[in-house]
Amino acid sequence: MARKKGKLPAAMRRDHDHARCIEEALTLAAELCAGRGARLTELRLSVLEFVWQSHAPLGAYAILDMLSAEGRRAMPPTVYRALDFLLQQKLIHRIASLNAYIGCIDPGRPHSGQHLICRLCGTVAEVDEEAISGAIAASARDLQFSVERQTVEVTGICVNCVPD
Amino acid sequence: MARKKGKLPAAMRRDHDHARCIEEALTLAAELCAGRGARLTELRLSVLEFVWQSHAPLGAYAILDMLSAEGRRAMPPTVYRALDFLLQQKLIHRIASLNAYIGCIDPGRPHSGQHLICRLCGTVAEVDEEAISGAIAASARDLQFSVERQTVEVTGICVNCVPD
DNA sequence: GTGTGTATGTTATATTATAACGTATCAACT
DNA sequence: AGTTGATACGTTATAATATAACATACACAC
Repeated sequence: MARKKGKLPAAMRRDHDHARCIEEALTLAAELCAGRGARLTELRLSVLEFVWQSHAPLGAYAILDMLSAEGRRAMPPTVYRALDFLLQQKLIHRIASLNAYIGCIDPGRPHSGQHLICRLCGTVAEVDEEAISGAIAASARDLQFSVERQTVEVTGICVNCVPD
Repeated sequence: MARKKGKLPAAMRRDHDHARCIEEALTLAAELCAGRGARLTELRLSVLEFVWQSHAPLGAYAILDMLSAEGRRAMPPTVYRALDFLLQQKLIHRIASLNAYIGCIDPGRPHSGQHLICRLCGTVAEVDEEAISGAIAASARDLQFSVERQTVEVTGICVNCVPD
């Protein structure tokens, strides 16, 4: 299912109801983990919630600061372990070009998402275009290369940040 | 110009003449820099040569060690500055998912390459498939997103490392 | 050969991430 | 409920990657 043409993803609509994004993401995460027998602990849930506080990716040390601000004593391994769990459960993605982490918009379905990163506002929109992943798969096939993971990070300026 | 179908890029042919890869890359780099009035100094050339010693990307601190081994006193900023220059001149690419650097196979032509990274042997093959970059451009257009840079890093197993 | 801009040297530190080991918590079973 | 085995978390230390800030050297134009 591709996003309907002409309709922007929530991340790129400044007027979207972000509280709903957060709520849906957390609810779905809880359901998925329960179904998989994975333990979405309080710590892991907190980290996921922090990551979802905006559509801009968050660094591990920013998360660490947020945990500290909440009064929780935390050190780097605590955060990285929580992030590893969330990555394994496909609840978040790592944005390699930023060394930062962002919520996955569709964790229930296996997919190889592509990320559009606005250089100005920091917003990252995840899309899943079969045309892109298919073109990559086809190219790899030509080279007899067996694909395990696709990282597609597109940097530029989003529609909200384009000068008029 | 797309690579002819069925023909693997040099990086993925273990029998290719790598001395020729190096020589061609260094010669072309010298020509391009001369044409642009950019100073390809001894240090920068050394770093480019190190990067080209194989088709696996090289980390900044590995380069630092190689410079030290050559007797040149070097500290991190020296290496990073040389890498920045080579990136600006588009003579190398940074592989974000590995924090490492690799020679660009076609620095003379503007392009947004895609990289296939073998998880086993570390080899990275650069391809430039219009089908991939075009699909990304089309998707971005839909979202009114102005693309400045495409990072496509595909991790998997190359043909030489696939178990028979 | 002098001056100006570019490149490099040098010291220090920031940022991101992991290793190793100890303690606490959970949940399954008796 | 108590025991046990596994998983999660706490803690200390350090590794790996990258940059800031300022000093010195070099190259080229005049």
